[in-house]
Amino acid sequence: MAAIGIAAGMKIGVLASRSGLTVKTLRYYEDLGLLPAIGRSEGGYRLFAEESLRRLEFIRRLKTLGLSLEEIQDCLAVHDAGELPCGDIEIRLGRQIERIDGQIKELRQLRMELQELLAGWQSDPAKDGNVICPNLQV
Amino acid sequence: MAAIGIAAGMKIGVLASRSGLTVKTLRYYEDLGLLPAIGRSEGGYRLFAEESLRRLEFIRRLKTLGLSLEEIQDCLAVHDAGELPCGDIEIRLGRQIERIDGQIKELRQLRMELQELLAGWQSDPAKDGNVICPNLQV
DNA sequence: CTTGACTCTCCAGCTATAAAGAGACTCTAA
DNA sequence: TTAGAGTCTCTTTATAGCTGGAGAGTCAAG
Repeated sequence: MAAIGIAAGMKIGVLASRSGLTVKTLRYYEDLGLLPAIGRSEGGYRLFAEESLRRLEFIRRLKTLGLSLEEIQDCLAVHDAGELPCGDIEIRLGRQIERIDGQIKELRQLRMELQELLAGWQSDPAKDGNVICPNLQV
Repeated sequence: MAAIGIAAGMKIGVLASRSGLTVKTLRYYEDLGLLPAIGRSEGGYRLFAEESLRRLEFIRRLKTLGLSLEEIQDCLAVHDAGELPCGDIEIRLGRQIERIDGQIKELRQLRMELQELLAGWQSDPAKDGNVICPNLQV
């Protein structure tokens, strides 16, 4: 019985305002298993530890970097198993770069196709009865 | 009663195999109003005109170029009103290029952030009890 | 004791584009 | 006449990440 003033746990609204997320989102994360509560109050209210804030910061950061909640959960599982997740995260972020490169490549190809198409565009071509828009013919 | 052998309309399976789309997709398009049937057979089967093939080609092409079905429907509405949709389509494709540019820009920024982060990555840093992954600290 | 803020669970919906399946009906060829 | 292929409508599912509401229970202040 040493410390005085150690909170038994935050209620969800407090965690929401401290983290900047909505109550709904926090419940959603808890349902997914991303954000375990330390328990429930007598009345059934979720109680969260201070550590939840760091966890949410971690989630937010990886989400910003484009990882899915599922991937983030996998990272957290490594952490929760007591291991440093850094190596795991590094690999995932590397894959994320590859995904991004693939997307950029696709977008660039599409952009080029669009631009070439528009380069030869005739906004008012002769009406061809069979074709909806003659410019689109390949 | 001049012509002989003019088909009264294709059934959906024929249109599916000729267009390369699935029956499900064609029904979906018809429900959306993208692909009007010319009517129904006595037994209630959808009947499609030859023109449906051109319409589907048009849809397929604009979808490939990244327009949504809703935008495509707007283009088709212009066509169905008896006007040439080319000018309309040109504008939409121009906007599509802008959208793509925006996406590419976002992806490049994200890629840069990821790469900078990984450049200084330590896969096995000293364990900091408070932080899940020290590399992610901003 | 009351009031109002907070929280609970459960259910529905949103974006877009279909796919999957159930149960019934139709059509065609042998 | 019958088998089997095709088609019908209607409902549900999928993805991802939430958001909103209903109706009921909890809690702290006055």
